Amino acid sequence: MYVHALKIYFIFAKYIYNTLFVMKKVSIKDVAKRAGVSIGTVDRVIHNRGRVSEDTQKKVLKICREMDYQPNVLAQRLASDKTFVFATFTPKPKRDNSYWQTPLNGILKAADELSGYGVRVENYFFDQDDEESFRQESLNILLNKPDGVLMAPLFHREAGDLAKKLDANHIPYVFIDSIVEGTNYLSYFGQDSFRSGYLAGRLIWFHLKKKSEVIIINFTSDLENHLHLKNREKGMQQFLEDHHFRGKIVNLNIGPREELLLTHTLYERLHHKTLGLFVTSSAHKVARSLQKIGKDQLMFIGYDLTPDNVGYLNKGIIDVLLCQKPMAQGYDGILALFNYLVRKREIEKDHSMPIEIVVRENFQDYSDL
Amino acid sequence: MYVHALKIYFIFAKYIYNTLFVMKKVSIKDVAKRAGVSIGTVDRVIHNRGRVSEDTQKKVLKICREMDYQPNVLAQRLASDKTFVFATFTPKPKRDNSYWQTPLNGILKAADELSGYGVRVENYFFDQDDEESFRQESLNILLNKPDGVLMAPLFHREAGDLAKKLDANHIPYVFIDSIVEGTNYLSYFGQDSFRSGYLAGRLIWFHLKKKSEVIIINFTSDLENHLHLKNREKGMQQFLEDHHFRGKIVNLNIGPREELLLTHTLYERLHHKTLGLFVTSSAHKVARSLQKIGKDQLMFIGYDLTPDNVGYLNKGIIDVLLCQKPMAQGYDGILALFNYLVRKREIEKDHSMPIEIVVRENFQDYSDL
DNA sequence: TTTAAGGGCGTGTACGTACACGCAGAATTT
DNA sequence: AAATTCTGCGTGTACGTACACGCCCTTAAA
Repeated sequence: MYVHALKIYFIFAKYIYNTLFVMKKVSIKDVAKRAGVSIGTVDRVIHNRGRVSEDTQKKVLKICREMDYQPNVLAQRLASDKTFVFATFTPKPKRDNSYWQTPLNGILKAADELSGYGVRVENYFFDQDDEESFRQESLNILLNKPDGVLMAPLFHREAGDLAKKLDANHIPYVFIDSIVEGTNYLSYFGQDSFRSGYLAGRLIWFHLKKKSEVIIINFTSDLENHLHLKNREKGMQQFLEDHHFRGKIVNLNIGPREELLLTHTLYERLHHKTLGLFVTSSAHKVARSLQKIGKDQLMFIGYDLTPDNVGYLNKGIIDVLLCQKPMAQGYDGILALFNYLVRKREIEKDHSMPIEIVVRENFQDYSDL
Repeated sequence: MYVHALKIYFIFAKYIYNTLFVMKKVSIKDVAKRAGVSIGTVDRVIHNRGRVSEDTQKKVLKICREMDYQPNVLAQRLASDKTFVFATFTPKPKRDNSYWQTPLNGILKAADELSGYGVRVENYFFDQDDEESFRQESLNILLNKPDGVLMAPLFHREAGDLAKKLDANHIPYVFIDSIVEGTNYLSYFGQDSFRSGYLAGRLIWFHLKKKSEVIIINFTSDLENHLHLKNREKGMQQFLEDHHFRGKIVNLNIGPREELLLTHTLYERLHHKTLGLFVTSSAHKVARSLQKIGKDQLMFIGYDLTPDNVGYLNKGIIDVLLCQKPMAQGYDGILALFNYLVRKREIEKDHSMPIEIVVRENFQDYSDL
């Protein structure tokens, strides 16, 4: 009752004074005073550190609720000399495939922002062509006992093993890029591949005519992304089916060997009825070939704002690039750990990042995302 | 020299231990010790509160730089009982035009997040049809002497006056939505109307044929957005010109009176060659009419994710909505004030928000932006 | 010479929390 | 009955900063 009346009163007061009214935050001291105990006792109750009689405990908790006590994060971080350590585990960015530089940039940005709040971020890397390197570094991470982990679980089996060990150590972990099913992850920030393919369908649909042809290209050598790529393709096909596309859909699966003949293959396949081209990864490779052949009525949709891709977007070879905020995946992932561990906030579990549609006229907006 | 060596050492140490090495933050106390003075003196130097000899001042500053002293925000906020007060000044959201609810949501979100850091946000509103209400509330804002202001300067003259008075009181202010030229604003978060129109051109271009027709609709009653709307139209026209569009461009300026006859007008104007429709505001009104007439080969591009618009996007009447993150405008604006005033960080001046391309397949991603 | 007015500086307390310590009294063991 | 352990609690200090206060010493004014 009392609480309720109090809250109503505050709201009313706020209203009258146009939110000018200052609601002084209740501190642990206020709670102690009203409960007739010392600060230390309240602290013990709040942290469940025992050595408090049941009666007192109940009374203190009740008063905490009544007064709507909210711990002061600043003072908490200041008082506890504990530095929170977050480990990140992502593929080492390569020069020729700098995709993974972007999530890393987001991670570094978050690390910088949180450095003032007693948080340190340690970056661990693995080689995306080498599962053994994943296993190796997993051990290092566990040895250093971080308070939380953010990882891109490209190798699902190995990542699952790591997840289990983290669970055993009660270390929460966040996934970016993709999810390992059956794990007890804290939160996920990543892409919804099927939906992005479906969306690509919508875009290509603007351009298609009833009796035209669409080519879908899959690089089958891109094994670690295999599921993503397959789902993108499926999404596109589903859209065309849902919208009763009567033209032709050509699926090209390009293996490592076929890659050398890409220009030739394209040259043979393209004709005047080909109005759509959808490439589920490494669009720049296709763009390079296409540049030689020439491109006229074709609408070309690819993925990710890598420098190569953006170059071809600018030249008008690629028309649309889809991306799911790789930088934000890293940034938001770290912030989720912070909010959960440090600020003790609840975290939503699944975050499929917005699917960004990027054309030549707005790519600058995303150049640092 | 010393510093340099120290830094290198740290970097080296970090490298060796895989960033495990803990760099203890230097505090005011460390600086004091090394300078051979007391904490109080260092504090006076840092805050320019005088009563320090010139020699000491120089020495302390030098050592601050050498040791790379960074004040601890937590301790700062904790120690100073000062509550920072930010005022926001935006149009009161109406039921039939809830656009302004969105930036407000961003503001409220930021306010919530910062409430733990000794920041309070007061929301002031004006009636977007009534310049007098802007003037009135301006006075209230000034009376309450906030530490910083965020405003949407729909009435440029009145906003300019307010800006001048804020300057006189040394209160920094952030603009969202649009800029009042000639003012000394801290930062701007908003749209680039011309560029968004140009981008709309690109999208419609995917669909156009050489000899088709594009209709551009402007609601001239939307006075407070007049400049935005005009620039959007210009952007579209520029794109079509740059790409040698040979079809026809029809400009319809709909005043308050013509609005009643909208369905009729559209019915007369639309024919089988009309492939593009670009509406610079209030797309839902056009969509309502279009729904009655029926829509076939038409590509319809509008602005902003208002519930009305989204409804028509879902029905397939509107094909694309462009928006420039109204929620982020509010959120980022408040955070800019925080970073500038509380964390004393440098702020970038102009932030034209990313232009988001929203279709039926990704509108959920933006429903809370 | 005495008094006043400053300049230049150190000290102390406060902010809200965490946690070690220690002190009673009760409960248990010897 | 004495010694030990345990329970329940209060006290004190630390975290890094802000700021009021006051002390000493110089310089100027009376």
